[in-house]
Amino acid sequence: MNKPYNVPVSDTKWLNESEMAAWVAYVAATHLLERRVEDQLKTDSGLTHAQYEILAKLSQEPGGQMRMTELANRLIVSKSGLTYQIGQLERRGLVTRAACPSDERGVLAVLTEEGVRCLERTAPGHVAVVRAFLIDRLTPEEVETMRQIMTKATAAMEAAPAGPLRARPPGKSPG
Amino acid sequence: MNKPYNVPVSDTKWLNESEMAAWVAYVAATHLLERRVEDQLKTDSGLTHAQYEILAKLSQEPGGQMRMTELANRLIVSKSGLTYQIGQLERRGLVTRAACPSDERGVLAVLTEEGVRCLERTAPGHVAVVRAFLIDRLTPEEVETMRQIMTKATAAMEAAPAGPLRARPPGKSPG
DNA sequence: CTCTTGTCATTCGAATTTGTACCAAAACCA
DNA sequence: TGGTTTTGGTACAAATTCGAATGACAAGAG
Repeated sequence: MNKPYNVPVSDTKWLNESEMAAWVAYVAATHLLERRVEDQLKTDSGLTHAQYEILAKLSQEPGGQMRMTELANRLIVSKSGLTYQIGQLERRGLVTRAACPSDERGVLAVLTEEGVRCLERTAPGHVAVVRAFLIDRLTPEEVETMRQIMTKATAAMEAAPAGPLRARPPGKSPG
Repeated sequence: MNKPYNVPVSDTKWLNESEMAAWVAYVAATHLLERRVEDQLKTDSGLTHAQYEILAKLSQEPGGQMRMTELANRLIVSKSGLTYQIGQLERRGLVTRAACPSDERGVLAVLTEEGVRCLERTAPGHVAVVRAFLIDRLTPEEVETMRQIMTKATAAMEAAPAGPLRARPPGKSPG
């Protein structure tokens, strides 16, 4: 099937007005919110957002512990990055490293008592920021839609192989 | 008015299930998406997302130019961070610095011809990623809701003073 | 006009992140 | 069992980010 003469060379499907507005606002909001969260945590407890997320994730696990690689994957952070941050948290006594019983190579990051207290002390202020600038601005329906949107996006990315991106869904190549 | 005995000491309003799910999914999606975007841009054109955003913002301005501070504010990046990135882009010939006519101190970041071409070459792949993992997963209604959500959040944060955050809206202090 | 204060951009140092290289240990396989 | 391939975590170098300090210029008060 030949292409008619009057189709553009590039078949890029650009964003329409609504889509572009949504994307731009999303990027802006994300940067602003990250900054607010970072500020609050820093001044309120000396933690970075990355560190807070580590403590939070660990606190949800039975025994407050998790393998390094598993933790890195859940936080969507590089392994070396996690090694660094666990080191920082260990220095502050909020986390300890323990040997993994089932795997000689493995290392468990373990939340300490102090870590638990720090988290409990910090969480209210953190939640307050998330509420003040995001959640409390939305109707319950909007919150629910946001959950759906972000869940779908997350699922899409976790499904697709992370390497070189396949920009277009399976179909005949242009030519 | 005395507090009844059976209210908790901390009056933190925690996130309910839907709110928590929305927030967690948002954080995860944001990290994953940032990673995808970064990968695509890097392998596709050697740009970082930060650099792409600079080029994109400049391209929307008449003359493809903007003052440094103004640009930093719009991108929600520190001035020193922008100085660094403009340096990188200048090194690659995608941007030039020019003196500001109206203010001796001012510096204009100006998009070059090469910068325009680079942007035009890179944009399709970038849009493809945004579509593949976010926009195309959503109904038009969801896109619109996302726009509203993110616009409201952005407005809230741009309105509130950036310094030490006032965690709770005006009201009596706990005591 | 002069002084004081505020703004613009850069430089510098500190902190953080990522990818690659590496070693130890596990998993696999003939 | 002996050898090969993966996997888990860390060490290291490179890149990027921010905040504070700096120097030049602008703006306002007197």
